[in-house]
Amino acid sequence: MNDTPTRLLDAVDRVIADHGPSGVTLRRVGTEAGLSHTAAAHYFKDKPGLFAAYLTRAYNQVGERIEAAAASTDDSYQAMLDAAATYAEFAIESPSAFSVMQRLELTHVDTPDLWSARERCYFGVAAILVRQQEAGWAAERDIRDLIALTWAFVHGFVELWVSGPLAAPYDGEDFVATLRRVFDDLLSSLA
Amino acid sequence: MNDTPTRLLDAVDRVIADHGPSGVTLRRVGTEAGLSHTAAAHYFKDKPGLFAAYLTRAYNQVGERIEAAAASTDDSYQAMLDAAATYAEFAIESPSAFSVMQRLELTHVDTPDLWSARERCYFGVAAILVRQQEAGWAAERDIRDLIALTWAFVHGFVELWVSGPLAAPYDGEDFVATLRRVFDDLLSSLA
DNA sequence: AAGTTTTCCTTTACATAGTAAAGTCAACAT
DNA sequence: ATGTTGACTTTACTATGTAAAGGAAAACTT
Repeated sequence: MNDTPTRLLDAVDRVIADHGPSGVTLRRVGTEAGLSHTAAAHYFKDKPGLFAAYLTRAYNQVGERIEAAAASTDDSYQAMLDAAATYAEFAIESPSAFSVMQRLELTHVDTPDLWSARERCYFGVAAILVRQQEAGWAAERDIRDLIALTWAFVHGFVELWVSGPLAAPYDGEDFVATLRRVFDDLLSSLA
Repeated sequence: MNDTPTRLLDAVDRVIADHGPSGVTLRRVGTEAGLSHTAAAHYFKDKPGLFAAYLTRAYNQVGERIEAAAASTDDSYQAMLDAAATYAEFAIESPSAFSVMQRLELTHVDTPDLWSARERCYFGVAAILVRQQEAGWAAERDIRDLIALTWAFVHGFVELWVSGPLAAPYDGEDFVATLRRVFDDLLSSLA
């Protein structure tokens, strides 16, 4: 069996780690994987195709972790917090992948695999919220609003913390712990 | 006086509109501005420098609009909603600029002008929240948490709506109106 | 007024990047 | 033996970022 595509995607990880997201080059990826400078294009058609495959894998990893957070406890309120923490941890642990997630223009967005990997994350979050609401929490709210509120907040918090001035006022405080605390505040206000 | 830099930044706008953010080329920008293919590099040093200048202008525009929203009413609760709507409207009206805002890696992030333009937005938002809290709203909350909650939500909502599956469940509904409504829900839950 | 500097851009030159197209070469099928 | 497919590589071409030097005209100096 042929594991060359996987090796190429792993090479992308290393290239981003070494040269940043903009330093990703089909040629460099090929060389890093011990192949020719066109190998990546051969498998993924072109550069956006390579990024699409890379991102699909990343979204599936996030989706998997969200699902794991959901499955690990019966307390769906805790599951919400865990899912948020999971997302934040992913951003810290896999900055390469996370940085490319903010750059969908680099990819072929309409790739079905990529689309469904992103939906997997969406449905993972949605499932936890539905379960929590069925347990009586925030019963009068539109579930779409609950999803929008929580997801937008978590995503925005992580992105602004990593890239911007949001972190500064919390001088020195731990990122994941702060997110957990503020998100907990938000959730208890919504109930 | 020399307005060539401004003309170059305007050219960036048109190039993004015609060819997308990834279609921005120093050469194209030069040509679009009626100059040589190195003119943009001459004024802004290199491509990241060009983007930094472009982004600085964009952040200042947003900051200005936030400040205008704050100044237009004595009701600081309304000002919060207006500021959020303003941000969403900017994302819709200036998709070129908004799309580059998500891509700080393309720029020299450490440019002081860019940094202070971003802070201008931050302080604009913070000022409204401080005012509202001084009027007795959410008095027991940490102001930093209020800023984080509102800003992260608004930013995340806009970004996810524009780029992702958040819009789908609200099939056909108006973007700014939906944001306003959900944000209003959030704010009243926080009080 | 003549020379000098400065400002504002252009020309030239080159290394790197994406990518199309054709080639190689081994495994396999018929 | 003879295709045929799969898995890449080689070659070749065009676009792009960017360094370096040039040049023309305005501004300034004496």
